[in-house]
Amino acid sequence: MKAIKEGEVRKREILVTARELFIKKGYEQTSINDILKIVDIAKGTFYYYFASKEEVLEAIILDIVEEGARRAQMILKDKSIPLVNRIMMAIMAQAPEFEGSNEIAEELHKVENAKLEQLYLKAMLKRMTQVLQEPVLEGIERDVFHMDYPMEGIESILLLGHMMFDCDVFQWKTEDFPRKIKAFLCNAERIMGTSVGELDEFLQMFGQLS
Amino acid sequence: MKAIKEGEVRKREILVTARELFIKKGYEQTSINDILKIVDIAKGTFYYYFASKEEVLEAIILDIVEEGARRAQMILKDKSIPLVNRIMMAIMAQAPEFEGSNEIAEELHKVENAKLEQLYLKAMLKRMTQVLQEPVLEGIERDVFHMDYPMEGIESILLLGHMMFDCDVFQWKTEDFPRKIKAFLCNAERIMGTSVGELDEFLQMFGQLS
DNA sequence: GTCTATACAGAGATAGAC
DNA sequence: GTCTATCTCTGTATAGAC
Repeated sequence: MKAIKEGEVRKREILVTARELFIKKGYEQTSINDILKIVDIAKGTFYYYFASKEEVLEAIILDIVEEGARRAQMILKDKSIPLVNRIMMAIMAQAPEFEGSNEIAEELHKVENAKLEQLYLKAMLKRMTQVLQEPVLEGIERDVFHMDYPMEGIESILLLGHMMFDCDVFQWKTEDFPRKIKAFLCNAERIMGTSVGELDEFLQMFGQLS
Repeated sequence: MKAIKEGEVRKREILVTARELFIKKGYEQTSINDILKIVDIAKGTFYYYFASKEEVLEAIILDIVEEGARRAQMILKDKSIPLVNRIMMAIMAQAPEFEGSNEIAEELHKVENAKLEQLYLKAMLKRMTQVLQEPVLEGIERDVFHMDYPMEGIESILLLGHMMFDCDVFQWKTEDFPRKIKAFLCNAERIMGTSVGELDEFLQMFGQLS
């Protein structure tokens, strides 16, 4: 006889197992039956908690985005770092790519997981625009940034960062990576309207790559 | 007995029918059986010509991108338009969104068609970077643009344009559209390093919207 | 409220006969 | 080149056990 667990516990179990499988095998390649075998429940149970495989995916993505937002907020709190650098660091720290668990990022990249990628991007932009609103407005007030469209600019930088590092649309080779970073920072600088070279010391973080 | 048609003809038939259905019903929502019924062939015949439903999608996307690239090249040829404007017009004309047949764009937007969207984006960036390389380098030489990373900048602008107008990641409301355009042009200007306001006359094209 | 078991429709994809 | 038969998988819908 099966153990009858409390709703939230079961739901967590399904979520954790699904996340592992999606990362290991890919979203499309993971069948609901794969999940059922590991969690050791019947199909009816799965559909009791989630309306579809995609709903599980959405829940997982919200978790990933929230984890990224927390990393970003941690960095933004540290007033010892200059504002511009703090914001760029927050944007980079937020990305699953630069996190230890870059299996997530790897999986996010694959063409098969376009749905995962797009859902992630949408949720991330929404959440991170919230997180960055305050520091960016502060920067404009302090005359560090010069932006006519602050929120649109932030969205654009987030988007570019994501596409550069978290996504393979540009199909870049690894040897182009240092140039990629520099170009991104240069464009981010221009969009934010900081004085040129403001991010130069930031570049040293990636010095070892070039 | 079924008519045995020449390979290329059959392939075209499948492609044309699939494109209509993908646009009308969506990629995921269109079953291979839907295509088979209209083209009036058996499943085996379909898989004789294409390895998967996705392969059909890829072929269709290459067609769409090529159509966009042709529109862009037409505009770039017209030397009577100032270079900066010509480039921005080419970028906009290339997008299915601004084309008459915006059923394609509408379909491209839907979350269900993330795969379609991503494949399109990848192919479009690759093709349009080629198309824009020459005019952008010309602009730098003529001191109209000031870019440290020309190709990366172009990719970034193409990407931003796509995301703003061809994609719904930003989840903007219609009343924000004029602002959206202005913000995009402002960021594009900054990335290209043109003198501020260079694109102002361009904005008048969208004057009726605001 | 939580769970199993199972049957079923319809999807994508494959094998092999003709 | 074309077909039919068949496989696996998602997702729906049950009926019923505890």
